[in-house]
Amino acid sequence: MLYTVGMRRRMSESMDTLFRALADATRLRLLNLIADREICVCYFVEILRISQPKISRHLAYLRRAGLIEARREGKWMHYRLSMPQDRAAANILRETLKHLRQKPEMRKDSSRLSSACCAPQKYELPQAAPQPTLLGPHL
Amino acid sequence: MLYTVGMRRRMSESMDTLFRALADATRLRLLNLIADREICVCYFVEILRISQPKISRHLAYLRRAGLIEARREGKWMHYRLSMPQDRAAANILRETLKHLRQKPEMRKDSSRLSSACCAPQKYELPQAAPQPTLLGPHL
DNA sequence: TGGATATATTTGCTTACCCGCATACGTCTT
DNA sequence: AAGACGTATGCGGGTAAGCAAATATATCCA
Repeated sequence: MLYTVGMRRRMSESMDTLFRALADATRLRLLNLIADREICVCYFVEILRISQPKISRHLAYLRRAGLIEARREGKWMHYRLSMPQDRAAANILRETLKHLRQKPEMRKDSSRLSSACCAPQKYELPQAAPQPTLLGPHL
Repeated sequence: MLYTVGMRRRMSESMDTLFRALADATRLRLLNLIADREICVCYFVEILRISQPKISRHLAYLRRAGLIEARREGKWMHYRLSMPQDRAAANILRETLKHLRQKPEMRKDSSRLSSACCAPQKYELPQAAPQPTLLGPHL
């Protein structure tokens, strides 16, 4: 297989690309929530209490960085984690997610999400918002 | 011990501070070279073939982020790694350094440095530039 | 004291983000 | 076709950070 210039660039730049994607508190919160599930945008907005355009922007950023993927289903966009090809980047992302899970602020987000899944009435989610689906842990 | 607001902020922001510091190719090259030695600025300039002001600025950045420390000895400034207090940040930094060491570009830098230490005549180092001193590995 | 050397900082400019607000797009319903 | 709804993007403004070039600081030596 031939490598294009673009691919070589992407490969050797994978580390700083990864780190730039991780260098924002909002994106870390998003990654923590998305870590082991497929979930749609409306949950992020309600759980993190952050404006929809802002959520959308950061999701787009993460997507460009190759850390997440999206799937459309009717009106809903479902996002899920996408492990980088680069082994080093993948390991660092896993390590990061592991540490995030231990941080109190992140645990708070996570349990708010659990709560919203069990008792959606208590949250301002769209009616018929599709439940997040758990995926195998990316560890 | 009481935590001040500032400290709590610093603690919970330690992750994105770390990531911002790592989100630059030049700084990653510097960290790779500095990983297990104390070394002075002139080596960075000659080994990486990057301008002295640029090297200095990135070292200052890493210092502000708490990833390196400096020591003056006459005209020479010696830099060495400084593991972050935050456990998560420290682990991620260690993991990063481990992976950097495997990247071809980084290995190239490292071997250029070894070569410069063995055969300084072949490089444009200041006369009497102090040899880098190896420290225990930070793994 | 004055010059040479190693390193740091200022200056001026450019690009990359971050944000809020408004608006556009895509899909479903009626 | 027309809303309604979930999501994405354009715009304008602010701040951080990148760079090169020039200059300042600190130390040593003569």
